[in-house]
Amino acid sequence: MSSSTVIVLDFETSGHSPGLGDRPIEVGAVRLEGNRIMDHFQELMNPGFPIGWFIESLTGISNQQIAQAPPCEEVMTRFADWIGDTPLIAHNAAFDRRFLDAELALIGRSRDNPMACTVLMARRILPEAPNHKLATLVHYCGIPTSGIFHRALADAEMTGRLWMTMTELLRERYKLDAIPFALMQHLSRISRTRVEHYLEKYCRQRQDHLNRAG
DNA sequence: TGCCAGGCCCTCTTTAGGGCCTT
Repeated sequence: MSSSTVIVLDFETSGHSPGLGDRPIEVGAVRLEGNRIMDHFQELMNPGFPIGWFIESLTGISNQQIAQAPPCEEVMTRFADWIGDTPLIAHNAAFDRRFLDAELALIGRSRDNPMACTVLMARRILPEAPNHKLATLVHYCGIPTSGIFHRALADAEMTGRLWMTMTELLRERYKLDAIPFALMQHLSRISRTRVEHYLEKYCRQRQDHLNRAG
């Protein structure tokens, strides 16, 4: 597996808050290596209670489908094995991180994977976009879609393509040979007003390093 | 038909309030 490998994940859930008892009903994820999707993961799961009409309507996932799905614990065990310690990405990662960590705790596991957020990145790299919802950004960037939204694998794949689009934009804008995950993660942590200055400094240091190596 | 939560981020800010984003 290459050092540029990342996993982009998305949960469909019964609501907004694991703290109020909400749980995942589907997880979808794609494994990116460089600028290619190399693998994927998608499973429905049974949270142990019926979901509300709004979630059924939003996702198209029915209570009948959920009732036939394996329990969250079983799916999350497979998912934890699948992601390993690969760096993770999600759209509004704070949301998916809460559910991931809550479900991992329930199966006696924990997460060390670093995690980056495409909402935070898009606010910095695409500040001129009409808004930073996933569907808007995908349309704004001209990313082709299946037309499916609010299903875990489809949203994870769109988020992955958005991530690749933004890294490619930065790579071309700053004439870099690569955009490491750690750089994107750092950019999402600093103030928006400092992003351009930081990238210019990063480019100068990178060029100095190459000059010394050459 | 989302109003539930939580983190980020802006501003008419920092002794705060409110919009955005996720389901």
